[in-house]
Amino acid sequence: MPELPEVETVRITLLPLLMNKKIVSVQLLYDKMIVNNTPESFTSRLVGQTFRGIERRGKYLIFILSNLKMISHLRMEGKYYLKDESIPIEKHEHVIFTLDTGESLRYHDTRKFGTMELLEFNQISQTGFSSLGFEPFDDEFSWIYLKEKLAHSNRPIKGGLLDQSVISGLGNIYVDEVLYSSKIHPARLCSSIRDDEFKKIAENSKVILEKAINLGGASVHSFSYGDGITGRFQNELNVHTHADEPCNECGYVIEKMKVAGRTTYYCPNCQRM
DNA sequence: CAGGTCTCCTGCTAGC
DNA sequence: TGCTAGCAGGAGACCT
Repeated sequence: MPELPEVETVRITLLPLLMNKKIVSVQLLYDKMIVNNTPESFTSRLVGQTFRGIERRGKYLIFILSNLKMISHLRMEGKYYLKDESIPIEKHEHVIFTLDTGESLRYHDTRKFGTMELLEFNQISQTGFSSLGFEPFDDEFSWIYLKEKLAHSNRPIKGGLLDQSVISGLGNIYVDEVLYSSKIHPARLCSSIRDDEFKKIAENSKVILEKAINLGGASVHSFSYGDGITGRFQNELNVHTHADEPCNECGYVIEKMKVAGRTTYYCPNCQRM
């Protein structure tokens, strides 16, 4: 499942491949992934647009076009490939952007959970994109910001950190790793988190995401990159997917439990209630 | 408002 | 071997 580091890796990879290339036609093969627009309008407005940049906010990719922007969320398994337009369309390719170079940008998504939203430059998104909290790299982000957002919440801290309107970019993998590094049990209520613990969460979020970006993100479970790109951060994971293995810190066996509706990995010794 | 639960979708796995 | 039930999961809809 692509989280901030994986989406950033996609952005960096795709940018030089698409810059200044023009969309000459669009084939939409799965209508339900388009948000806040009809399929006909979505495809027709894109024709003639040129890629001028790609930005990222949290886990969202933002394709900057001539006079539109396209907000793309990969959810669990979304991938982009650049292929020669003559190559036959594969089973899970749902959107085909044919370019003026004879290539085509293909959006591939096995589970069809991804979304795309086309917006004017000054238009507000109808999705969670418009209510994203700061990401750990923002100047405005700090442990005090986190405390203000969470200290009065009775959710488990795991759920609080997964909430993109609180902190954007963390998903199931990285929340587990941040809480492990911060020595905080994932089921602890947000309201019980102390100042020194908020400090650790804020610091570790930044450090872990930075390290993951430098390693090209993590290729975990079903998510992998297209075009031969492989993330290496999965080798650095301490708890996520490591159930029944010894903790790197203390040797206790890593456990798995459901917290906030998500499969959660933690060390019962390092991360006490 | 806050928090919980269901839904979307498909491939994979456990169990018979 | 072949079948099915169950599971995974980000974000939005819906409910309490």
